[in-house]
Amino acid sequence: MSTTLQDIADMLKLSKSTVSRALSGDPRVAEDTRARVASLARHMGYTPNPTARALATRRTNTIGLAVPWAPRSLSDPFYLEFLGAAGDEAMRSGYSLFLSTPDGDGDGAVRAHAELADPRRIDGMILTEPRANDERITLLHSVGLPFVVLGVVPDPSVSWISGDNTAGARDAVDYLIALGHTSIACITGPPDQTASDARFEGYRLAMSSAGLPMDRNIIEAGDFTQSGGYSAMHAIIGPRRIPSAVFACNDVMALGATRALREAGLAIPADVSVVGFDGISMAEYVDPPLATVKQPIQELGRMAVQVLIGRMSGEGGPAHCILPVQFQPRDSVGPPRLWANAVDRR
Amino acid sequence: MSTTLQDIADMLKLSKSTVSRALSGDPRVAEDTRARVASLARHMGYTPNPTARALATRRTNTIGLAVPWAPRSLSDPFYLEFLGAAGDEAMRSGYSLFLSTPDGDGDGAVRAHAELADPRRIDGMILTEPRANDERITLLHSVGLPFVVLGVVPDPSVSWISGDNTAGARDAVDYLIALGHTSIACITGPPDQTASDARFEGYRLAMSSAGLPMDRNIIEAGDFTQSGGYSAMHAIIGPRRIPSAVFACNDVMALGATRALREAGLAIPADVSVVGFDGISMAEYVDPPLATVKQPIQELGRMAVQVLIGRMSGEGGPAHCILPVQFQPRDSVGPPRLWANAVDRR
DNA sequence: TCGAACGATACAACCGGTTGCACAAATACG
DNA sequence: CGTATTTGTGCAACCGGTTGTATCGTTCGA
Repeated sequence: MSTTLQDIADMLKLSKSTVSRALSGDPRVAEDTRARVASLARHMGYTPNPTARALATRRTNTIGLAVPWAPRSLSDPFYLEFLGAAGDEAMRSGYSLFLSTPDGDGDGAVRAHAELADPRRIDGMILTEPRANDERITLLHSVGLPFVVLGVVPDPSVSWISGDNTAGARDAVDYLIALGHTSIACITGPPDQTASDARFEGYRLAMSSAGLPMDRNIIEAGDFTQSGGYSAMHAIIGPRRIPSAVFACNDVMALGATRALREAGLAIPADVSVVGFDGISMAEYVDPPLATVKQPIQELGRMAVQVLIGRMSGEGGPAHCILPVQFQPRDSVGPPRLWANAVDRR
Repeated sequence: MSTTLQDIADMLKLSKSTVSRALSGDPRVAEDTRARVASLARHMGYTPNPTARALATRRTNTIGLAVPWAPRSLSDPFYLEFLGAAGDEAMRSGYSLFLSTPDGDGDGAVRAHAELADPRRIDGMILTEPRANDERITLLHSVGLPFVVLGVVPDPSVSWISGDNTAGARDAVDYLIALGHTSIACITGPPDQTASDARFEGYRLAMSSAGLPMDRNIIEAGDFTQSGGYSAMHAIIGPRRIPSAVFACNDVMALGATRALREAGLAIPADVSVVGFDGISMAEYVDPPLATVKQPIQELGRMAVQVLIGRMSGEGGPAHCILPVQFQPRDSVGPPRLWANAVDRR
């Protein structure tokens, strides 16, 4: 058994309340007493029992992080990096990170969250992959648990944090357009996911500002997984026209799309340019290196924790943070084959 | 506030001890009473306070999972998949997963673990990336906290679980040899990491069984990261002979090596074949698809939790589990350029 | 019919902290 | 010098469960 307040109190012939106050820096205890307590506590290697403290204070010093288990997160390095940074920051701030990977997408997920979002278990929660009308958010609101969402949420009373999806996507597509591309495919994420929607919006803005038509034949929904990107790309180049460039709403889908293109005998970037989104470190190492919109993933993780801690302390209103992202051109993009043609058309 | 035992007791004019016993299925409470308690508990949506229970029972129902923060884990999808499966299995078994990402490699890591490995906080721990004489293991032993290691540990009193590193590596290298390769480079992990050592041993066995010499010039230590694989490959093909194949001790290093080879103007697999280890899902989507030794990553995660739960319940001795792995040939491997030559030499 | 055995429940201590309040001793004040 | 105030500490309740033991009323056997 580890040492307790009572142990220290006994040795110094004090009461445990005094010891507790001494250690917490209560001004009512004498300086001399505090010093003796502190010294003995150090010598005996005293650390407070987190459970007992949690029971008494009703604060667990634990943050819940909900990462959807299937199907995306399994394959997306984005989450690992986010999670690592969040865990690091949480620990630095004296919090534990309680990881939950609720199964399923619909009702199952909501039910799972109902169990997890227990104020007796965690002080606050980080929610990922918000959907358009996310019942999990309603749930968290009704439970009264502080939370932060990774991704934009329309409800102004909700704190959220996100990379600048629309601007990033727009920059990427603008770049393609500047190179002369006019037929640019888009592989989106699941339709009701806000990150996907915002990135698609960036694509739409870039296209329309350039006066380019939106061609439904080369816009296809993926699911943020490699295989989803692969299938979507296949669907596009199957019966339809082959675009000269593809913007995928995340990196792993871009990799899936790349594979589909290769299998169709198309060279990258000679025949088709490919751009992703996220900036996972892997993107730099594939062939050809994948152009992508770099998100400050670790900063997102750290900031999510910081914002959450702010919310938990009850200070101020909800925070809405959009972190800048940066388009990173790499060898997966190049000018379209019919360069002269495209220039003429402008 | 949520409902407590006392609330239920008051409504039914019982004592909270009786309510507690009724809910825990103690045979001493009357069937009728049990039914009334159960019904009311359901109606009031009672769930026990995990903290209070933890304090009373001295079991937190929480498992700690230590994933080293830097530099590897950040970029290796292997860990995400492992972690997801472990989390899922833990939740299924009624445990929470407490994620810790201790900083640093040496003393820092040990000190960090000393804080984390607190029996008052977690019931058991999953340790990853064991080293040859890992002080963290000594520490866990001395604290008396049940734990399971992901990776082989020589100490027979330690429970561990691992993919069959040596056999997997050997299969992969055997395959290369069967294709006619004789000059096979190896990029290892950090020298004292058991997984790396075991994979290198598989390489060694395959080479020596085939009567091939071990050429120190084409054996280089990496650090299990992409950039490590990249640098190691550069170091090999710099002033030295260019091998006809490379076995990298994990997938992300294989990707880094691939990039270095490309930059040197070498084609894969025409000039150099590349094989990785782990079987991350990304490997299938790069160009060319990366041959790799597939580990049952999710099963490793699930089993780590199961074995740990077994250890925590105190039943039986330490478990040592080696899960089979499978070499998966893909387009990143092919026969060596000088095929006829190699055949002659056999 | 009486004491023993038994079944069902209540009481109370305990886990290890936090915290409101009481109380004693020391100091201030008039 | 007596009273009011400050200062430092202890007592005890509380957080919400678990669990050893006491107590109650009933039923049983002799």
